[in-house]
Amino acid sequence: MHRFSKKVSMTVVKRLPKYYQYLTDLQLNDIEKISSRELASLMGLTASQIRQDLNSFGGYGQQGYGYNVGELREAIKEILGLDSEYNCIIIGGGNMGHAIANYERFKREGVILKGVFDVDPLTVGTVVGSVVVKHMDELDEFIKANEIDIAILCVPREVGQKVATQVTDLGVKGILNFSPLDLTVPNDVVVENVNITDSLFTLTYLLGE
Amino acid sequence: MHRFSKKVSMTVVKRLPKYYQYLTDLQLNDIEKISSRELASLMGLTASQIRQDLNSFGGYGQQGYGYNVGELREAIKEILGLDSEYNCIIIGGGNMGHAIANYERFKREGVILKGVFDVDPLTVGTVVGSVVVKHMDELDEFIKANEIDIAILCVPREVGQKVATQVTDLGVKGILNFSPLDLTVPNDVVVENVNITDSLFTLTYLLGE
DNA sequence: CGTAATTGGTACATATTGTTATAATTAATT
DNA sequence: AATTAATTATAACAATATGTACCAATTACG
Repeated sequence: MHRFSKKVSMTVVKRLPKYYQYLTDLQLNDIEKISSRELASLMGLTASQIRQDLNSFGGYGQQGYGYNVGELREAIKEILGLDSEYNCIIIGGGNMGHAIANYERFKREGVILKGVFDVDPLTVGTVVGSVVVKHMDELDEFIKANEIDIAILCVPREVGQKVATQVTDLGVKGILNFSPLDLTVPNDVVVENVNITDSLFTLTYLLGE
Repeated sequence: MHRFSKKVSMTVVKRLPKYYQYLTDLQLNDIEKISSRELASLMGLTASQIRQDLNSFGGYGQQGYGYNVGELREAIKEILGLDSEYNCIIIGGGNMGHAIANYERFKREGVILKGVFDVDPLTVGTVVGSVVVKHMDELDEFIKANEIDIAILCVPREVGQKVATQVTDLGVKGILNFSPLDLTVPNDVVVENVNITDSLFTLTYLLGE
């Protein structure tokens, strides 16, 4: 759990995964140190903003030197909660569920796929990612038995809210929501939406500008 | 092309697809009129903000009456550019490409899937969505011949920039980017990113708060 | 030890959002 | 037809949030 003196705004939080990505790349290229100015040029931000962003979590840089890539990456990894492991399930074994299940990156960062669920008899029993798809009837039992932290929703709009309510009732505290609707969940549950339709429409808007 | 007196901020633009979604739902439920107060309660915004948002594009409401759902929906549809049609291609016929290709919503809103491309010999020739997957070797010819407006990138990180450059060189002006990297494109090209890894990391961050 | 580089933090500027108030307009009621 | 209630459009303002500029303090390094 975080204990930062300053409260951090959502816009800053949304930049953290980007920092993490760039720092990971730098480390892979054996770059040991980087200045805010260099990182800014790389990421298309201002050096000032980067220093401000990073400093809201703590003084990871060294004056006159810059930032140690490895240390900063580890720090951000921890801030993002990626030093812990998470058990996750995918609900909806269609193409989108399939796609997510095969994201190697998830496992590499400690998000472990424990199960995939669907209602379609043709899908149940097939292998998706590393697991065999189970029927939704088994969901309640499974979540209780496996301490699931995150549910990834890839279900049709019509059943999205129902499924969200079901999993949060069972104690799931995080939802990555690919279903194109706004979910209503308890206060202690966090939802991150990936709304592909909205993204497409934003694109068509921008095309007309 | 838009001709609005006021310039509209990106935060407002990002809300437009939401308005469109809610208005579409209202219309499906045969609701003919709605006040800013009612819509605000539905969407979790303030009435004032809704009036301000909508008014930045024109006076679609009627004093003493509210907004006509059908008219407002049509207006937003046009603002979003969804009164035109767009030819699109998907690059990368893996699970993600598959998932997008089967989104019925895209076609319904005038975004027509013209082709799917991949390099994998096992994927080329299979049917994805409504089309047969072609080899990337045919991409250049195809884009020229079919006036492609939008390219949907579902390729691995390593080749994302290369493909983006290729399609923009051929005149594609919009990219919906599912590949987890930041693309560099010409000024007149618009990119909308859907970064699933970033979304997951935002979720793990929020879980630790 | 001196110089150049660089952060941390503060102050400032800009953008966004929310609130309040009011005139204009419409619908509903009597 | 007149009155009342509802509601938007618009402006002004306040409160936040976000981004930028600056500079003292610190460090690296020759």
